[in-house]
Amino acid sequence: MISVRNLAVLRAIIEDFIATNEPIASKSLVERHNFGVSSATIRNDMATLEEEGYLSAPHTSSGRIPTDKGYRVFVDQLIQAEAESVEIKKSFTELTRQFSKTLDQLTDLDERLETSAQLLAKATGEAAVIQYPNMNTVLVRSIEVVRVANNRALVLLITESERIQQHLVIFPADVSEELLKLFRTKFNAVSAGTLIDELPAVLKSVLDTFSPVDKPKAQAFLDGLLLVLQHNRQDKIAFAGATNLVRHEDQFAGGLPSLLETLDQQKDLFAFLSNVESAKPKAIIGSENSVVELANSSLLLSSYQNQGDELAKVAVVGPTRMNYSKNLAAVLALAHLLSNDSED
Amino acid sequence: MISVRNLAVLRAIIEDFIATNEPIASKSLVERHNFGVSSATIRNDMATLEEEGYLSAPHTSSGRIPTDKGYRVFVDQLIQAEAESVEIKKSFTELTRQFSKTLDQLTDLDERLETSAQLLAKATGEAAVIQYPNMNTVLVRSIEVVRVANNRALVLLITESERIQQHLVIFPADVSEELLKLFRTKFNAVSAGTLIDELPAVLKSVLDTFSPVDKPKAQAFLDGLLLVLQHNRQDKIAFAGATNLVRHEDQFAGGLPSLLETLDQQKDLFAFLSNVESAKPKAIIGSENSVVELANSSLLLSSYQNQGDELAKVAVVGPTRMNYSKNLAAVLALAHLLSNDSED
DNA sequence: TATTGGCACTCTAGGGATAAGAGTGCTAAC
DNA sequence: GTTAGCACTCTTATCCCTAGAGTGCCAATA
Repeated sequence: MISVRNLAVLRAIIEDFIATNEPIASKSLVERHNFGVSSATIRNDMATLEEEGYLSAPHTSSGRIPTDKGYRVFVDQLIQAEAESVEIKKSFTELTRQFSKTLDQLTDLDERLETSAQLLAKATGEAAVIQYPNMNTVLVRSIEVVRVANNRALVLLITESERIQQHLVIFPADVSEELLKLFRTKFNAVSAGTLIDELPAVLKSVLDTFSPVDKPKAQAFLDGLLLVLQHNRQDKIAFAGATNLVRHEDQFAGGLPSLLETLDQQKDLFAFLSNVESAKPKAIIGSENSVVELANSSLLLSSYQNQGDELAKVAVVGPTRMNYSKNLAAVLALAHLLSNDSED
Repeated sequence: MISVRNLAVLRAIIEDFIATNEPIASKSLVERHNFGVSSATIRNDMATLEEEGYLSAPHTSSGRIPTDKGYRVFVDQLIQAEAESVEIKKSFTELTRQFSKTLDQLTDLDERLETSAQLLAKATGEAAVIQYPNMNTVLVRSIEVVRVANNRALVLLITESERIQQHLVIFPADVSEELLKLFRTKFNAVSAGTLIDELPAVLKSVLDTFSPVDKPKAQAFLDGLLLVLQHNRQDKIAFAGATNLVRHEDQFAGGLPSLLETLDQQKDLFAFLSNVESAKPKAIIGSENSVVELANSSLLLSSYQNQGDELAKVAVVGPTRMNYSKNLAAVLALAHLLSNDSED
């Protein structure tokens, strides 16, 4: 049976191990923590914890290191106590302040998320992944056109969540300012207020209302809009902090290159993040991970909601022995900021 | 004195060393290449080359490896012969074909350069850096506005080189469609045809022509435009392929982390690239590099010109023993594609 | 004069062997 | 339940040794 002190010992071992990256010996434990018992007693506790699978020993006569199962109970406690923990709360507010100082100035989504990933990577000292919010269930507010040259125009799609995406359309022949206006009016008429998901079908219906002369141009216009939509559908992520992973390379037994490659495979990663259902913060520790390359890493993630868009994920990727407490605060702070668009 | 065969030997050693990453022995050289002389003769050549500083030996009784000076003459030959080399030419056309397949579909500059960096990284197996073209000396074509909400509008700046940059402006109060049109007309009147460099001064002159009621809004509009300009002035680069550097980590004696950090310091890198004056392809090998962290790496770079914009650089970063021949072809192919905007 | 075979010499990489030290597990006493 | 004490285990560092790869040089050769 696991006693209260057993858990305290486990916690202490994990903390020390995260700090030192060395197997933890019973003697050094009693030196660093006030258990009020001798190292022999601690050794007994360690034996119990090892029997239950929370600890393992690199070899018979060495200190103990946490197993994935050990981290699990540690992190569960952490997430459970998150709301009350003074330490996390303090770190959370401090990081929120710090992040918002940079983020508040950024309105462009790309820039915002890219910068967010960099901030998170810097704050945690690990790699950061941020999923772009999917806007399939968002309503279209309007379609706009800006003429760039005689045969080129920028087509913009603006959603109710005020995300703006654009594409430069090159027409097969010159188009007049008036024709562009007509495009704008006609396509806007059918699309304003519809779901992004339904937009392609709706847009196509307009095509036949144009004269044979204008139709190829309208087609080009339509293609531009469809490209914008396709672009949105692409599973995109913002990633930063690869450098940090290199710094503690030794921790990734499976080989850092394959890990980095996996992280480069944006689509897979996106799918993986999407499959994590909960909106609450969550940790995926080492072997719990279904992706083989991540078996020596942990993911710490939370969700955010960019205005009217669907839920998307913010995550930190690092070695299993990452600083969960610090990183949890950072992930929560960033998710919070990305959710509350401050300029409302 | 350096004989013709001396140079052939140097070349062979460099090629073998690039391929194997092992010190090259005289015996293995005569086995792999047809010099028509014995290994003892090659040993004499190697001794000469070492005396002249083109080779060095890790220790007395080991094979030879090229010095930076050795690479230098090798690469100089390569660049000189670039136009005639069948090998490079073939690789060049093949890569051009391959790159353009992906790039031709991309009109957005960000996307284009980001993808270019990825393509280059993949083709070379090294890291790739692409400098954003600076548009300070480009003329303004027009300023456009798109209304997004009652108090928000997207401000767009379009240059004669058809680069489009935008910023979302949030007004202190609601603005009518008419007022936005007025902004557009007035600011356009003074700025169309001026140099980007001169734009800030020119724009400010318009501000006083607005009524006290509209002035704060005009100020917000102006601030948005200035932000666009500032954004352009930012020394930005596209970077890809950090993963590749990790794969041959052992080659970076100075430590990979510090190298990656240097590459992360975008501004420094930008300044560094800008200081390289020539428009021709150029290699900077190991210790020739003024940046300490790059002392164990080589840069292979060329220039491109995005339509009317100023010259910018394309570069590959890798270990000194990178495959210069292959990588040169790739850099040239990409620079070529980025220069000839295909949709003219 | 350039090339070559031959051989001594140098240096590295790898494989025991050994010793020191860190840490546990267990037992017997409290 | 806790503890001191001690035997036992395993790692790590160091030293030593050997095999082998490769050179440098010399004397012979064309």
